[in-house]
Amino acid sequence: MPVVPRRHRGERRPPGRCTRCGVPRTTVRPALARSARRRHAVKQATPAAGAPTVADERLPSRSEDFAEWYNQLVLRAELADYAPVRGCMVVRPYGWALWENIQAALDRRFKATGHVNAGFPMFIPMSFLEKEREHVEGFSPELAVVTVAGGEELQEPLVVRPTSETIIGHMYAKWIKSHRDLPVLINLWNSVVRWEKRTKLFLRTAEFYWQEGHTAHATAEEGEAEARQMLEVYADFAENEAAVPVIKGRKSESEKFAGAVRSYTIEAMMGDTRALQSATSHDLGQNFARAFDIQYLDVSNTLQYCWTTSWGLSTRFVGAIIMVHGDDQGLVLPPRLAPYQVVVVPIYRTDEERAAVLAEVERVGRSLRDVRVRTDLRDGVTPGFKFNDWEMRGVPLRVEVGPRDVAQGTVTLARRDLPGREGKETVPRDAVPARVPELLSDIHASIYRRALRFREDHTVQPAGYAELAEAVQRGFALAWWCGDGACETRVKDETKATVRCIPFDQPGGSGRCIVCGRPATERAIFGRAY
RNA sequence: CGGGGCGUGGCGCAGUCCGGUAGCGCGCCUGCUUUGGGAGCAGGAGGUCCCCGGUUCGAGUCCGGGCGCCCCGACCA
Repeated sequence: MPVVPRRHRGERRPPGRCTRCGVPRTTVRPALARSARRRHAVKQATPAAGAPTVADERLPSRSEDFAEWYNQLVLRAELADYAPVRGCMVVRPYGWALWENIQAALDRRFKATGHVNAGFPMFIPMSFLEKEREHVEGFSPELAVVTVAGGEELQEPLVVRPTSETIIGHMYAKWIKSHRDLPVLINLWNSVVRWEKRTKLFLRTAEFYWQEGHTAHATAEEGEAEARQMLEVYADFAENEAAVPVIKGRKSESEKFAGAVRSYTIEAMMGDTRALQSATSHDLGQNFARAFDIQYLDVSNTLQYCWTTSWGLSTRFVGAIIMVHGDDQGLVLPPRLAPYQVVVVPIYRTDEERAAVLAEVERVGRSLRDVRVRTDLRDGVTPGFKFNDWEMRGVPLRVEVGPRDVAQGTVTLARRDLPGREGKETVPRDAVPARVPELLSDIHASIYRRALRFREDHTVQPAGYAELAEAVQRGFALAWWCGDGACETRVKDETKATVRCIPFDQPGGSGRCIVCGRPATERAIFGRAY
């Protein structure tokens, strides 16, 4: 069923054409809004009691209003909804199914690299946060704190975890005594709370779901290797499961995690050319080990501080999938993560047709053993409605079975990434079990290529500062950077773009900083970010 | 935190200026006809008009106070 998009009262209308008179909407200044409405009423002759508002069947187009396109899509595809608590979201079953597939793909990889899962409490003593200076400074503005429990004022306030480094540190200090205890490789699947000022479904909510890996090692090299390894795991996941091309790199000092020695990131370009940090991995050095006394005796019986890491990927990644692949029809889900990879839509008029078609639909469903298939048997909505409905929800492949197909012993396949006729083909019924996996694989490759091409088409290597300032308004700029925070700040203040990362993949050589002209040895990606 | 806007059936809104039976569209329910790209007709259900107080014979509408939400700017996975 088409869900009427929820738009809050007073929220700015998306631009487009007026549903009453067809006049293009502009962003009407509040003071003018009322008189504009009156003008329409006059034109409309007799809008007795309120002019009708046509239900928005189509999304706002991405090019017209990307932010509104995103908001409505999340709601109408039933991925999530607004919770009654400010800034919080409810992840609906369809969105959660997508998240579960993300979890499964990552968890497999974590296990394969020797990690185990555990559960840690959501409450952390306030004093723990204060043990690492940078850490508390980074998080204190956005902490949710519990001061009363069981009807009594707590002697020490409890922080709702914004991340678990501190309580992990406390426990690791208890558990680790010897080099024989190392490494410790633990991952947590949980939710954390950061009281953000401005929130947006999936991208930035007060509470979000994620995984956080926490490891402890005997040497700096091992810790660093772990942080780098997990970044590779994320990149592999992003590209091979989600078909999201990413740039692997190091964060600048200012963008670094609070308490880390070095932070790594995978950055992806969204459909509006803005960057999204899609996962991060941190080499924490000995910062947390010193703050929490995580020490071990090495082979020569000397007490040493451990080297720790942490790394995470959150439900924000769902936002990345939406914004990288989605189009004006709705979601385009990567086949390997899609809750339903195939939707079967029966088409019939008469009862006899219905019986024959449903028998065939049943057979098709059974023939696709290792594919996640959903059969849409809803009565009372037309096939056309179902087509649009499942396109909104991003199902990669649609199987249409109608009387013509039954007569010919065929089915019609329609791929989500190629709209209209172009994506349709009719195949013999017996070819379906072989053809469907092929198509799913093709779709993955095709949406990956499209996203990569888009990023490349919107990435420039500016020759000078003016060109950089121009370039970051329309995408990424890859430019020499001296590494000085002052240069970074200037770019941010003047263009709103930040250093997204210093890519691992460097062209080599050396040059002059795009901002100050001093010698530079690395190039950085500049861009506007979410 | 600053600036702006808005609270009226599930959703989108009209009604507020000028107080007098609470309305429209969509959605929902039932029935019939439909169904290869967002179906049609008929009937029906559904509302403490954000909250509290005041003015008034009478408040969705006027006055005072509160709460909430959204959008735009400074901080963040």
